Amino acid sequence: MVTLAKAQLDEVDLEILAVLTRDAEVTNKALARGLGLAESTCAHRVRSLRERGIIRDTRIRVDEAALGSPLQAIIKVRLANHTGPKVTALFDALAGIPRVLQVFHVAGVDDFLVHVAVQDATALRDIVLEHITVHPVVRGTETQLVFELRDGAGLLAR
Amino acid sequence: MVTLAKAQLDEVDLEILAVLTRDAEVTNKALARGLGLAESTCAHRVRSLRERGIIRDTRIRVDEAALGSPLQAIIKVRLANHTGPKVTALFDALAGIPRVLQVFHVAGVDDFLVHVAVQDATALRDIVLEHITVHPVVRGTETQLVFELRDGAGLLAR
DNA sequence: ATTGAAAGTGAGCTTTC
DNA sequence: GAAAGCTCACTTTCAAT
Repeated sequence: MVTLAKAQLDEVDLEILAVLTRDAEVTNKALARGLGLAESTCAHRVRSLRERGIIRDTRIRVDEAALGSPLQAIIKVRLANHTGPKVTALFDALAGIPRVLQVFHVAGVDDFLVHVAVQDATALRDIVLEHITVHPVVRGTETQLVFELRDGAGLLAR
Repeated sequence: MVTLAKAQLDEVDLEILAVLTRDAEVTNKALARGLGLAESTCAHRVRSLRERGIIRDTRIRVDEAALGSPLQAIIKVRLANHTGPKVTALFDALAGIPRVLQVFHVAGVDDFLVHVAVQDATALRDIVLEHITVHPVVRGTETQLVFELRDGAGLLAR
């Protein structure tokens, strides 16, 4: 990841990002019209944003519940010791567990926050017992059920 | 959101979702070829997945650092009391704060986990003090810096 | 740097097997 | 569910302001 170039974004760029962050399927034509730009100009700006790495990629978001995993949780993971290589190896292992959506490596009381979506409580327990606490470096875990998850206003809120 | 229809997904659907979850920009043609399907069949499948709500939407992912917010954190929020309406109102308020990426409403020691991306430590402090602890229902917060955030294997790992 | 116009490509639709 | 052909619209490229 060589994305050290200073942002250098103007108002138009920010507006483009704001739209695409909510819906990446808008056509270039519609995007241009919405922002009062020529289509060629708009397409050029978007391509530039991609080339500069401001836009990293675009992905679909799936309905976890419809996919059979209606139960979400955050599993806090605390380590016994914090020797570098072992921590990195655990990070990799956690991110590779099926049904894991995100893994936060954090500084503080906990070391990792593992966000999972599972079928039921049994599957949740299996992940904790079979995939997490099995690692010797893991001192303990604490699981919090997720009632609801919302998107925030984000970086582009005016 | 009326997405109660049982999933009813076969192997092909899952493979389509797996690809689009990593890169939603693949053309229908390339997707079809990659999975050994006719283009018409592939297009039909994808449309069906959208109509059924399995695919919720598609979004770009931006480089937060390039956008001037290189510092991420998780702010744990604990409440004094848990009366329904106030909790919901706070949820709305948290999700509406600029620079907030996600808000988890969880069951457990904490009530909310607020994921933010900010410019520096000062901006982080300002969010906590000016936007979170100002609410009377908030009993306390605890902030954890995010060293690194990784995508997990997800729901479609075989 | 933005614009307008022309050319290449993919998506969406219908029919057919 | 798969294949073929058709139309339309979009992206891209280029020359010009």
